[in-house]
Amino acid sequence: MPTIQDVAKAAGVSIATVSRVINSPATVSVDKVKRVKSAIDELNYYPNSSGRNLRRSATKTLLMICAATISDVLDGAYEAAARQGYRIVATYADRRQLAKGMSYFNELFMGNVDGAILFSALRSDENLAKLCQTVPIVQCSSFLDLPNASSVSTDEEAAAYDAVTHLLETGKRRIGLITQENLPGAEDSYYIRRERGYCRALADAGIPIRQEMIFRTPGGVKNGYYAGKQLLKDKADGIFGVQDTFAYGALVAAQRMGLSIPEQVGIVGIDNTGISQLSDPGLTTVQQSFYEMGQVAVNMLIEQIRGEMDVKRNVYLQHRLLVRGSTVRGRSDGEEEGAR
Amino acid sequence: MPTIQDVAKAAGVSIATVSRVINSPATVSVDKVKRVKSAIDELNYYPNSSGRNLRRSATKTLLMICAATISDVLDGAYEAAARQGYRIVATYADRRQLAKGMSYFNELFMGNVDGAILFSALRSDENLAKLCQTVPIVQCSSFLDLPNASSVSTDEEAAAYDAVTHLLETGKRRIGLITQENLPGAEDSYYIRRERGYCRALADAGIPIRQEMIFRTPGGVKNGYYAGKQLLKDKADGIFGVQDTFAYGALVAAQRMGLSIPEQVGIVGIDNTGISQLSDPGLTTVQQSFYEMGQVAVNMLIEQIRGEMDVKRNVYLQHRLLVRGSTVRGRSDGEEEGAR
DNA sequence: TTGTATGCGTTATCAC
DNA sequence: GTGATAACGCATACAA
Repeated sequence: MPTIQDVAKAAGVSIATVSRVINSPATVSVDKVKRVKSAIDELNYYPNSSGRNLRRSATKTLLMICAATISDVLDGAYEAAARQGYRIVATYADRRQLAKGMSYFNELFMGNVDGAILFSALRSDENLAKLCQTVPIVQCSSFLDLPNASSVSTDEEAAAYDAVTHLLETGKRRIGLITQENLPGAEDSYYIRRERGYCRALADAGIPIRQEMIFRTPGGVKNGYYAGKQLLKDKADGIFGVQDTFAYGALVAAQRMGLSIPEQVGIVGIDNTGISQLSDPGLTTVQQSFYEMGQVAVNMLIEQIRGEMDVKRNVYLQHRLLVRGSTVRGRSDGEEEGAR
Repeated sequence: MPTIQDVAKAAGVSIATVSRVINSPATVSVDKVKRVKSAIDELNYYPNSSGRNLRRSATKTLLMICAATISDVLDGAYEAAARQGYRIVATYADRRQLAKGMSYFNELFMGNVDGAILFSALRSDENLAKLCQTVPIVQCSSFLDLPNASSVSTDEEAAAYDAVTHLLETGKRRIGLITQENLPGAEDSYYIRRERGYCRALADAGIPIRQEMIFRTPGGVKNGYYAGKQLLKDKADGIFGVQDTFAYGALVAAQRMGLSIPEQVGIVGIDNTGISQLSDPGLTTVQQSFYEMGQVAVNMLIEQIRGEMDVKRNVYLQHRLLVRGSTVRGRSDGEEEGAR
């Protein structure tokens, strides 16, 4: 790879001049600019990032550590980062690496990025607190409540609350829950918060929570199908699934049992995944603001890098209930129903 | 951020000793190792990547430039990279950036990564040829035939050929094609290669290609539905969709028209996406070896970085026809049927 | 406007 | 076994 030295020699100038042509061309005479530029072109030269970052002690790079594939969030993050002259690189961390206590980050990226966004990449971990002292961090989606780490996420409990309340408003009273069976080490996972929302909605409506109406199962459409079948046999007139896949499975179960949707049974999912738009009738669901989540996370992170953010913030973004035919007859296009 | 200087001072040794403790502890006396290690711990020190990379002129980092979300490929790439002590960072390039001729890569990552994998991230581009001279590149999925750039991909034409041949083998003769309408600037896209496979399979079976049996449409399940309806009105007894979404839409259309599947109409998709497993009956489809694609790409790239690869290679991975109920009665679990 | 010289943090070579 | 020190490629303060 050619270096700034090679360019300087080829153009017959000093390396300082080459550097100026790259970073502040206005301060260099026109003919030298031209000579240097053609030398750069000739040699196919590009500044070495390590050298530049070392000298600048900044990388203009943000790291996104993901525990899941999250293209909407990434899209938003890219957009916001590009606007401020930052770039984003993403990496995926599996549970073992996360369990190693974010040393993952330290060993690999220290000094190579200006800050990091952690997407659903957290387990309770004392090392994280330490990490937050040394490098700007924003938590995304799920997060731990640490003194130094901001977060941006959806209020999962409120989202589930709204979903179940919608079922109640359509007159349902025996509302079943299909939820993820417990995963070890996930004390505060999304599905637990969604479960809390379900319980609170019933409680606020004065309806007792029956354990036999709560079905815990591994993930997937098929398990949703079996769970739904069971709940419907138990005379459920409404079902809330903590994932769209669960709700979709339950919807198929209701149809095969010959029940009319939404009259005999109303069904609500959450996340507005592709599957919720496939069914007929469409699946009522809750949409999170993922694109915006990426944007906000990046903006908060850059603020923090610039030292403009004094205190930590925990931001909750709006969610939207999308009402479709699985709860209201005729509503098959997911018109907006409410935001929070 | 603490530096090696800080550690040296804290431990009362030279920076050289600190470096040795990090990189070759065996050459340092035990008590100094202990002192240095505790200083490192104390200060929460991690080597700065820019400094290290600059000095080593290597980063042990591979870049993956993606034009789409491709978690299986990424998973395979991560696994293979980790095994050889490399890490992977991913970035997403939209069409505009790609059109800028990979200057994207140069401006952002030169000297920050040892090589790059381009996933479906290519358009015809003379700059790519230039880039391949200066940095190791492996193309993935779709690729251009360049003198210096290897590739790993699926033989899309053969995959489509096998899919259509399977329909022929089940006795179908009026086989319709649902394909993507032309996107400007995509001369050699996957759907065009799949279309070629469709035509070749019919030709080899001595069946003339009828333009009215080829339906071009924008993407999405709904468009597949409309296309399928049209083809079925035209008495198609088989349908091949260049995406699973098309085939799924066609399957729903056939069901709503009261046609029996697979007796009256057989349907095949491609890619084995989640949607192909949702339908009832299951959708016969073709599965690509995406995980392996990531692995092979990484291994080839590292070979190239090490200078062990003398000539460029174009590798094609096996694909598999998964036969489900949409073409053979009773086969709803996608048993393997053939590989290539 | 231009060139010289310094230092960013690290590893490795060389003496001791 | 250990410590100075040079060098990696670059941006910039300073001198000219």
